[in-house]
Amino acid sequence: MNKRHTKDLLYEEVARIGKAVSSPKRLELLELLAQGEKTVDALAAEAGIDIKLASAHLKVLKAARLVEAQRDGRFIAYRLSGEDVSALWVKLRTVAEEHLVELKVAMEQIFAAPEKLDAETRRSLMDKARRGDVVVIDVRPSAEYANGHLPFARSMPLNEIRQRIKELPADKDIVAYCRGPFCMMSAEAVALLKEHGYRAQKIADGTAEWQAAGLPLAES
Amino acid sequence: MNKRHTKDLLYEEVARIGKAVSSPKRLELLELLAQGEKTVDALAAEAGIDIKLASAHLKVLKAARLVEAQRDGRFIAYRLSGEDVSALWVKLRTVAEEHLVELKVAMEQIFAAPEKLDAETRRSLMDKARRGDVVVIDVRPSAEYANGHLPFARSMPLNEIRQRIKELPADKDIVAYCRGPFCMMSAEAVALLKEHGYRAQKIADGTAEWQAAGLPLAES
DNA sequence: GCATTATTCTAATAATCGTTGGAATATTCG
DNA sequence: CGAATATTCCAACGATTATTAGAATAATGC
Repeated sequence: MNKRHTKDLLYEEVARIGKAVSSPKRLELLELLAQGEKTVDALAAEAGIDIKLASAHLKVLKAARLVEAQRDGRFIAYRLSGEDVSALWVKLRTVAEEHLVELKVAMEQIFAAPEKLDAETRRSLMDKARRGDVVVIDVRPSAEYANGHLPFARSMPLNEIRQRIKELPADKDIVAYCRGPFCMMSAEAVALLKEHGYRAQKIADGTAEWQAAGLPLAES
Repeated sequence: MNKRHTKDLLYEEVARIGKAVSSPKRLELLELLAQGEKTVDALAAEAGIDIKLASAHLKVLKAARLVEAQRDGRFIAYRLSGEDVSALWVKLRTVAEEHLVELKVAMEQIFAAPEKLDAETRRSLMDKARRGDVVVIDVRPSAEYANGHLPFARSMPLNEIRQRIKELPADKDIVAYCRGPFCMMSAEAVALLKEHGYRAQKIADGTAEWQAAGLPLAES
């Protein structure tokens, strides 16, 4: 019946989510999981941390119900427990980009040109891709592409580009994307393509950003 | 040039926002500030904590650039540093409501009927309010109403309802709202109105939820 | 059933955080 | 200028948290 006490309980529950997203490593894990289901092993490797530590962080995320685990034979696969979780990650990152000058500066130094998209740009990119005026390539590992990708995008994983570069039309603009604004794969892909004489550019969006903007993904 | 290191920096910056929202008290302060500018003093009183503690928490929020402070004579007023901050609060709370069973249960116990609104319901409520079929009342303190409120809503602060109850039409449905789903003022208002024979109900939305749903607020 | 591999659990340490009390600062009012 | 008020700074305590190492669990393949 104590009003103060019940209120405290409510905010404490929400703070469980806040605590879960208060660690850089956990945020990185969330972003990786936004690309699709992954094993502890794969997550630890990609995040550059010990498996034990990854497991501990995943446990925290699981306690906050942001991720779910499922045993699949010898491995345990983790996945986000809903689309809203990846939307939360996008929101957090967007607020950080908007308000933290340090982050803005860091990103400008790393990625020469910021390639933020607005609703209009996203739509027109899709139109051009549909008509075949540009070729949109998804440079993430193919399993992530299979889990969901931008409409009209074709899979061209970063580590296969060198071998498969001939598959790309030399007379069209190429637009590369990867896991999101923090991911460096699309920038590397663009550099590689330009070296070979292609007209290429990257966009900051990954599938999570695309979806958070209310646009549909394609599967298979 | 070390890829791992630069990535760590980026996630660390976002985690600054995460850390800022990892404390229940800070979340409560954010929700209060979403209702408009307030002094340390007022914030501490409403959140039920010591002024010193409130000041310390505000300092953390300020370091994360989620709030701004401005001296106004003898007082220092704090406010959110952008609309996206209150949208972040709404998103965090929404994810918590969606995934944390404990929170769902707690809210069902406190607020008998959940009054979640969808886009359709919000629109139709506005239509009815515009036509005068229902009377929407904002039961927050009048300063918060002045800072922004639902369109067609009139101000009727909880602690003035008893005196001013005659101002309300007895033959129309009354819809009360307050600061959001965690706020108990609208529930109290409804109880009071029903006691006096009015047909009244509450909605969970506050201005932050309304705005986060992409709908406009009214000012003055 | 035994060795192997993937993952989690336990324990321990150092670092960080929330909270409180007391002193210090800044502004207004007389 | 001096008193009063609002707010912050500083120091200190106990409570969490991140991280690492080592032991334990669970499923697989021979």
